[in-house]
Amino acid sequence: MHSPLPRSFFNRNTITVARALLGQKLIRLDPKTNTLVGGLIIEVEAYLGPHDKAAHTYNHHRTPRVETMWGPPGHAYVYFTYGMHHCMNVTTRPADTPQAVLIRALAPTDNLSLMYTRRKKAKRDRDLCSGPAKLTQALGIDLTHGNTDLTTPPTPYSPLCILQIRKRAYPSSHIVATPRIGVAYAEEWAPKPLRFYLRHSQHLTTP
DNA sequence: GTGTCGATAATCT
DNA sequence: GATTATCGACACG
Repeated sequence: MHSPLPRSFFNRNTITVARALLGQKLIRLDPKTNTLVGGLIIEVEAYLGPHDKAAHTYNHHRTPRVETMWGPPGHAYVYFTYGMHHCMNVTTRPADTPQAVLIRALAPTDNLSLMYTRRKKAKRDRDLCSGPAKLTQALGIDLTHGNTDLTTPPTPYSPLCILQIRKRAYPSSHIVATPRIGVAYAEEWAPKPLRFYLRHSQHLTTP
């Protein structure tokens, strides 16, 4: 049916990748039930590397936590923050060009019942994946998934994957660009329009 | 619907 | 010891 997006998809300009990810599907193979969980990517943010004051690799920052961002494209960069949340990015561009796209929201499509068991507080479908830490919780993604190759079909040892749903990116008229969320500290980089979402989606971080 | 605030621990200084 | 690419609870109306 659908195939994983190839490495070449991710080895491009990060803004191009961010926009082209909208409408593609992030899935995880759940080890306990051996079923797929996931949804369509509807909101993302681009992080542009050593010059981007909001990026974890700003000023060529390179520590064990961000090592994945320095590696090859098409891998999952997962980080832990605020003492309780995980967020997932997709690496872009070649090794040593440490850029990535943060996945901020999904329109859940596969295995909503499993998502509800993981997201105890969720009352309705739009509570499941409408935020970067909500979707990792819904899919059961944590630090053990760091550096997973996203270009291979899901297996127990590489359970994350992004499937190609669309051949081409949505036309610009379908995509809204705004400043990124939660990066007010980033000075002149804070207002840059590097957050992208699908217009009219019902599953965004803030409606 | 909007706004404020506290939780909580990996990571780095 | 400080910081954090967030969330949910609660207040308000």
